[in-house]
Amino acid sequence: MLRFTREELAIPADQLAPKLLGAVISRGEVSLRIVETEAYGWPDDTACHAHRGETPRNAPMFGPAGHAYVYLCYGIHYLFNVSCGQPGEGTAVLIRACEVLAGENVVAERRDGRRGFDALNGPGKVGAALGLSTDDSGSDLLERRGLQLYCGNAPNMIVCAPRIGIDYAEQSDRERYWRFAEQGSKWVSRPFPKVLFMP
DNA sequence: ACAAGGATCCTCT
DNA sequence: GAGGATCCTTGTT
Repeated sequence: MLRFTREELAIPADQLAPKLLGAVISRGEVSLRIVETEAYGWPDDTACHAHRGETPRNAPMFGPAGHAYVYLCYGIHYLFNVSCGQPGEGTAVLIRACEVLAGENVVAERRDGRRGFDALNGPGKVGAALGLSTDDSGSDLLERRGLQLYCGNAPNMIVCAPRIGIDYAEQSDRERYWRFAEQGSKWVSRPFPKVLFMP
């Protein structure tokens, strides 16, 4: 399978997020096709964990593109991001939902026996299916071991909507249409309003 | 050393 | 549709 180059990923999050739809994240036997993403931008996005500056937790977002930023959410869920932009820019794309390409039995074990449409339709579920922890934060997704990112077949039509769960952000940031998915996908974390994204 | 809060998920109604 | 689980990270004292 084809891989991304570092340069292809070193672009603003709102440009990379739709491009990652259809891409493949894999680790061990498990391969997942990305079907829903959100952009977290730099420098003026108050929804982004990096907007107050670099900390040990969010450091992977400030490094070179193509690294994992994994953090613990609500004390329970590990959420997976792909770092992007140029070094020094704290920005990343959150992977919100996937469909299973390979390793369904492993995924089902990690997801309490769940298979099919409700196995991976949420960012915490994706982290669980990949068996992620904060130890994986900072790992290079372009290396040929561990977590790996591959190119995939892009969707025909893309829908976009406001991001989920960012009530703490300023209204202008809450209104950004930075959540992306393949139009009509049944694998998304929540329904999309009927707004088309024009590439 | 402490308090606050969170890019969610699941269960129940 | 609502609420609880659960614990780390962060900023402040």
